[in-house]
Amino acid sequence: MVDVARLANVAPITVSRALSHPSSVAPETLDKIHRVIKQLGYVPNGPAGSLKSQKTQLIAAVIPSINHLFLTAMVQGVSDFLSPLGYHLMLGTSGETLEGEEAIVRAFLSQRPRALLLHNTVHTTECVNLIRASGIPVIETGDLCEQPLDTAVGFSNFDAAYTLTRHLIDRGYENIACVYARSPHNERTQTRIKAYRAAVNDAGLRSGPDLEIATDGDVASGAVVLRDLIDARPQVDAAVFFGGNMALGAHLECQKMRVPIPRRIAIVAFEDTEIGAMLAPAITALRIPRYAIGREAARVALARIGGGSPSGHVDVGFELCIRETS
Amino acid sequence: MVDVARLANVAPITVSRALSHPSSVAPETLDKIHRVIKQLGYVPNGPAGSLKSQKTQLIAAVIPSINHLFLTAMVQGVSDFLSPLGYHLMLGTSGETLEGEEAIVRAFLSQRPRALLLHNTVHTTECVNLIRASGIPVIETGDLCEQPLDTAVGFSNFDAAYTLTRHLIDRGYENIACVYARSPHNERTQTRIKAYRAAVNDAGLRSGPDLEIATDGDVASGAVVLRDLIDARPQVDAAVFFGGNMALGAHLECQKMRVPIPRRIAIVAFEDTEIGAMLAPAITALRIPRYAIGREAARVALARIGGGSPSGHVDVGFELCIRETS
DNA sequence: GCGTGATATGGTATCGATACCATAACCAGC
DNA sequence: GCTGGTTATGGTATCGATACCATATCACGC
Repeated sequence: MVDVARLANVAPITVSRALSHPSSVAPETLDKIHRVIKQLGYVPNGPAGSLKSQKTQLIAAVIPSINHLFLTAMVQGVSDFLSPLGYHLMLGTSGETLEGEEAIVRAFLSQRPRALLLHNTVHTTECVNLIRASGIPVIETGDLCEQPLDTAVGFSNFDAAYTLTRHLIDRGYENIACVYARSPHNERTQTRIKAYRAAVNDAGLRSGPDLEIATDGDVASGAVVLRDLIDARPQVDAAVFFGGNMALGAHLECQKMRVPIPRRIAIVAFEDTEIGAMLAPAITALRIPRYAIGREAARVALARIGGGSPSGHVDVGFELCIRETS
Repeated sequence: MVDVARLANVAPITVSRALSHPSSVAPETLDKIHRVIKQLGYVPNGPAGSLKSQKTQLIAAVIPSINHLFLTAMVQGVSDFLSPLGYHLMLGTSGETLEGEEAIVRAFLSQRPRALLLHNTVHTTECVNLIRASGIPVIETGDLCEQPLDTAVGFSNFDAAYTLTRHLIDRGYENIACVYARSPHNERTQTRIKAYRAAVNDAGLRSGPDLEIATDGDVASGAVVLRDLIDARPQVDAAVFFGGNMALGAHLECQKMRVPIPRRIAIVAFEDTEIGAMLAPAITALRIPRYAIGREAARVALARIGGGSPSGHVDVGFELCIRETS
């Protein structure tokens, strides 16, 4: 930067201003500086600036896994919102464990991000302490929990799962199973199961452990589960899948076994997928504005950085797409 | 850090060493320092350390889009490899344009990442200059190109597309169309199309613009294209889809139209998908070790940081999964 | 007993940008 | 013509950690 300043016949501070607060520099000076910058191929040293100003351009996001459609759509929303504003996304995964989250949060905080995005609402106390002590805004996107650390952005998993189950009840199904991906630390899944139970019990229908099936979250598992339901639990006439891939697997298995949907068994999915909507019969599913969650989370984060106060909840809602499998 | 040093009765530099080079500090001193760190809740200031040492813990990755199975699997591989070693992933998207790439690369370089991962092998000259001037290793993952800037990790798009097309030829298909996602700046797609043409021409079969169909990359487009092929180009007896989702859409449309696969038309996909493998008939597809590409890219990047020399090419290969649609 | 080398620790300068305060230049208005 | 306010620019100290070199301590061998 001193080289740029020398060649442009200005003080280093003016170069700094030209890059950070261009409006406070005279147009012709600005022009001259930019020419020299281009000529020298000067690239500012972020860490140096961050040290003095105590401000980085980093936004940290911790998600359970990168390899999931829901999460990547959300991250895309975050990225699209941040980039044009000069912020950079630092992305890490917790592996869906609280310890993993704490480790990555600790590591990230040492980079002094301006805000933290967590796709999770349950944290170790140590993790909460770290975050609190850092003083940066935290946006939680997993669920609209009761007591967000700062601000929660997303939808209510309880309401969504309740709505989905209630839809089956309204259609007259009476033996409704729920299928979820095994994942001990996933509070969101637990919330969905609770909502399923509440809906079933509120309607006076039977719930029970034999109707709650844990499996892996992939397509193949969905197929296995469905076959098992048909073979071993013939009274089940509908199933709620808390995962789009499992529902797809179940659907394909039905076709293979020539089990008519929804006559023999109804299928609904928590996550809408492009394929699910195109299959015959098309899968009834919840459409969740995943991209919008990311975008809003980023928007709220920047608002908080800019001095706004915590918003509590930002509910992006969800939509039940009733199709042909229910 | 000075507070920690004071409370532990050591000099700041010793605290620094305790965190960065623990082996050079006496065990009991280390212990004492760690206790004080925990007690104070001290979190190191990354930017400050980076300024003096001229070394960050950041690895920058630029991908066309976050919302794509291939890319996210790769990024997961990168992340899984980097995190345990104390490096952080800075992720950005180019939007599949060269200008977008240049912009994000410029922004990222100012953060002084230790290495740069680009899922692309064609760059603006300005972008190349920036990278060269930065002096950091660059790993290109899009394609095993002729002249990588530094090191290329991945597979040969040409060989893969040639193999896929050749497979159809070997099976006796004679009017082979190719379907690709419209994306003007995507060199990888162009390479695949060239390979398709080469395979077709090498076999003495006809190629031509009417057999090369540009569309969007999603499931719905695949369906539209297939319907169009059946209706308007009845002589076409096989189609290569350069995208897994398009192949899925085509497959579903065939079922809907009761077009027998592969008797009336064969379908092969460049990308293998879990669904495609489970459909009946199961889709013949290329299996590409996406996760391994990310992991290897990260491995090579760190090796280069550690002083290793450019490896030129790291070929992770691909595998043709012959199933029932060809 | 004393030199030698290994190990552990400290003092000081410094990385490159920016905050803070100062100053210079200029213009409007009475 | 001078004051007061606005705009543009500069000097200096400083952010928090680490590199470099120096020094202290100790074990060991002859």
